[in-house]
Amino acid sequence: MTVSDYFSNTAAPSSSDTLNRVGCPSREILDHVTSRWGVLILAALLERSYRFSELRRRIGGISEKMLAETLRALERDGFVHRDAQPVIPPHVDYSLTPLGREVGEQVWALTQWVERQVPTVFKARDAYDAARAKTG
Amino acid sequence: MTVSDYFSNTAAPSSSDTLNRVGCPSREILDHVTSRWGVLILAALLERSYRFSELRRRIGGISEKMLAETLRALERDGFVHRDAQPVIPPHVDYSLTPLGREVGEQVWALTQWVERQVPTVFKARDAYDAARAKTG
DNA sequence: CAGGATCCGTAACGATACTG
DNA sequence: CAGTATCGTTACGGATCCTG
Repeated sequence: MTVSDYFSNTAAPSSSDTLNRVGCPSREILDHVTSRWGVLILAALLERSYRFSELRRRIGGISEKMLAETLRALERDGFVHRDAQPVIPPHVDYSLTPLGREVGEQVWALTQWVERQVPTVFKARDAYDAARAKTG
Repeated sequence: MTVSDYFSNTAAPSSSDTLNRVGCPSREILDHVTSRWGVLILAALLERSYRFSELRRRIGGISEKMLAETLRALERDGFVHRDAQPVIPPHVDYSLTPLGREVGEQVWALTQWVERQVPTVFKARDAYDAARAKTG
């Protein structure tokens, strides 16, 4: 499937032949899994299942709000399974669904690829900045 | 390489063993290529090279500012090649570097995967919403 | 413990006007 | 044509307080 095929078959609010499909559902889903916290949550849950506060500590720096919101979005999309045991105090386990494991691994692969290219990217940035300093 | 290995070897401003490496360079690079406009620009340039305004029309709905900013970020990272011919009126071609083609294809693969799962995700959402309507 | 509700600041984004 | 500069808005994210 080509890029052109891909983007021409779905209704676009703006124009008919545009890459930018506003409000496109796949774009929204992609945002959930590639968002700042989405990536980290998927990565953590790729290790094992976690409880809410446990996950919060594991990730570090994430607010309760964002953890809850991102988890809910991922759960609603079918990537995360929420297992709430009706005990007091509450005990809730979060884990990846098979579908979630699939995306998680792909996002994770991309993350690793990017990480491997960091030195290369830095060299490119140095070259870019140097060229800019000269010509200005 | 495991998730744990991956996130434990870089300096983290907050804590030492956290998934969240604030200001992490790979995270910034990942943002550039998975951002709303980054994804679309990479997709377009996967087809062929484009001139600035041409690219703007091809993507649709992107402002000049965002196109310029995103292109500059991708160029600086070494993913996009900018060929400015010194003529009047200016003629500038944007294309992918080999490195850019690599990320582009990966991001594109992820986008396609997500697109294929849209029906599945929608079913999951329906189930989620239905369960919420009852208990919620 | 697991979250929901609320308030608030910032930074990202869009629209517009202008320039080489 | 290919941008840069500026400004106004908005939506995202963080901090805090509260509840079952």
